[in-house]
Amino acid sequence: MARRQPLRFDPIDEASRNWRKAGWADAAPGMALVTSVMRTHQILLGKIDAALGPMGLTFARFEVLMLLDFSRTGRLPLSKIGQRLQVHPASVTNAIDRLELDGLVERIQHPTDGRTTLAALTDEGRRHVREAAEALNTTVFTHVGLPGDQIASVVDSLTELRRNSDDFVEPA
Amino acid sequence: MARRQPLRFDPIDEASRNWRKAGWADAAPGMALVTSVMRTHQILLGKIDAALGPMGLTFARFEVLMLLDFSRTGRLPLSKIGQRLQVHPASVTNAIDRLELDGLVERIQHPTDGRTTLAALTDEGRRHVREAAEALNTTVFTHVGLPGDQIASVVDSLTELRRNSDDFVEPA
DNA sequence: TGATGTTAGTTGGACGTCCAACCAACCGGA
DNA sequence: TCCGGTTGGTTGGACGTCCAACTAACATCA
Repeated sequence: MARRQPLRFDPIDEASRNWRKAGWADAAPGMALVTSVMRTHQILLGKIDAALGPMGLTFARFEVLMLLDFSRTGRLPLSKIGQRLQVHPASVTNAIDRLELDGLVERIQHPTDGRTTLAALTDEGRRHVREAAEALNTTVFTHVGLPGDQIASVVDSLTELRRNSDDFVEPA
Repeated sequence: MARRQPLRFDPIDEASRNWRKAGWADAAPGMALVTSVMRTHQILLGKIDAALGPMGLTFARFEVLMLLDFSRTGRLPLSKIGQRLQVHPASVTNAIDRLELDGLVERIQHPTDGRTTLAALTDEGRRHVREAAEALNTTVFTHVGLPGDQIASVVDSLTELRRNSDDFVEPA
């Protein structure tokens, strides 16, 4: 069924040339950065979902499970999950709905605050997420397609970009 | 209505520590890279769609219009669009449907090949995309939140990552 | 010429994201 | 004490992505 074949040139490089040709040379680097991030996101997400798909997970749900697994008690308020993963409350509701349907997580009433709902990892969920993490580590994270020093450099730069975008603030 | 407030720490840095603590030190850098790209994608897409929203566009549709605008004749087969933007044929159909509804693009029969459909930029579409490009250039691309040298470095690294992921191949 | 295979595009469904609107519960000041 | 403002979560709608299935139309080869 004809795997989508690669281009014979770099589309982002081509776009940069077009941008300069249009007289937007000063915006070209930013455009290239944005487009690179978009495309890389797409590639990585594809690999990840391919790795998680067979075990019925997606990256979004994996992140939720991982967060719960790393938490002290294995349960967190939905609002906390949204803050940590930086996603909209509606996205959390959606993810928890599906995880709950699969029996990987349970919704529990908060003991004192009647507004908040806790998501609690089930035993099944804990087993599942560990397995998924191993799969991702071996099939994706350890071969990202970049030498270690470049990985560190990119992460550092993107961290600065995120900080400059008010993604987080240093702890004073 | 309480803009979502930033975290007081870097969640990716925290995730890296957790990864190492779990005994996955060798996968931690890759995990950090992937997560950084995901989050940066989300931030940038948010800024872009905020800039384009007022003029009724999204980044996906903007890219289609831009590609047509840069093309020699202002018209391209849908399949070509999908290849260039590296998206699924169904995504192209979707984008063209909406652009056509807004009168920015028209579907035209290919003169010789009865299978292919051409997307043709309308005058309105050409005006619109130029305006959108100016908006993006000034509000997003020229202030990406990173100094120029770092932008170039990140783009270079991501280009290599894409090449290593068969995103494109050098022209021999 | 006719069977077979490939390519182009559409459709429907599954998921993800976001926003706006809405309800319930908590909280703080008059 | 009670009223108004905040916070937590859900719901419905708009969009984007992908995949699988399906129809046309072109191409190839016996």
